[in-house]
Amino acid sequence: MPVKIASWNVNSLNVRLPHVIEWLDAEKPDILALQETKLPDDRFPADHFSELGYEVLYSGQKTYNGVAILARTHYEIRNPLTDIPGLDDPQRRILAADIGNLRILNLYVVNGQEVGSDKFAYKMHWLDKVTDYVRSDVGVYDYYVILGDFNIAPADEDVHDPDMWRDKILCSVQERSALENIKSLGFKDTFRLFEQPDNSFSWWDYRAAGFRRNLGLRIDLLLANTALAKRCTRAWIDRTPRGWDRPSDHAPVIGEFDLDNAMDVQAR
DNA sequence: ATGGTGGTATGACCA
Repeated sequence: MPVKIASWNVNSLNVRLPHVIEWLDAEKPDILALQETKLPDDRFPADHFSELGYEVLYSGQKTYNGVAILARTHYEIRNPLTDIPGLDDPQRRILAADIGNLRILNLYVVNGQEVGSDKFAYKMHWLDKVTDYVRSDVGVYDYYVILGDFNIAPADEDVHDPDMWRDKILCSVQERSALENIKSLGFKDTFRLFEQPDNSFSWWDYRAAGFRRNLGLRIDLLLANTALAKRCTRAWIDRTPRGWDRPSDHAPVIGEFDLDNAMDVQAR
């Protein structure tokens, strides 16, 4: 069996817990990274996930942000990290951990609101510090995955209307360049390792019937370092939960990896 | 159409 790794911005785990439980039961990922849990740690529903056979790690706050990692309990989660050097940030957007000889870095990248705004400057600074951290960390591990809501559409093919979105937030040259800086450290966008349908997106605005009309962006990514990318056997976006009642505005993104031996060595 | 929806919290924010 391959190892299945997924990422999903749930836009409030409080509201979306039934969706996450149903999706875990259907897809049975080995590892699931969540973003926008919007829950302080003392309200994280860890018991619900342990009942389903998942160990959890979380870094949350009230109202905004919040990230978590779920991993099947036969894997041991080690070396958790919530803050990186040079970024003194109360916003809970970063969660890293080791599973076996795999490093997982779960990111809820800053949205940025509008190119040129204060929040955009924060986004670019935040990305710069995360890139520095990855540069310092990537050589330590055999396998390294960076996944999450990047709030950046890598290229025009990831945008439903590239001309309308040209140089807008999530699509600007500066943001795409920052993503390239991360990828230049040796990472592949696993989704693009395979032939994919045109107009494949992971986020659709709640407004203007974005999902029904497939007016979306692909901003949720699963980046794998070269060694891990070589073991990637499949990558896709599961649009199903986006069609459920009261959905998140994001769909889960998933990668499958031929990692059995690498993970088994370290599994407890 | 310069809006629209949704979550949090119950005011405006954030997306």
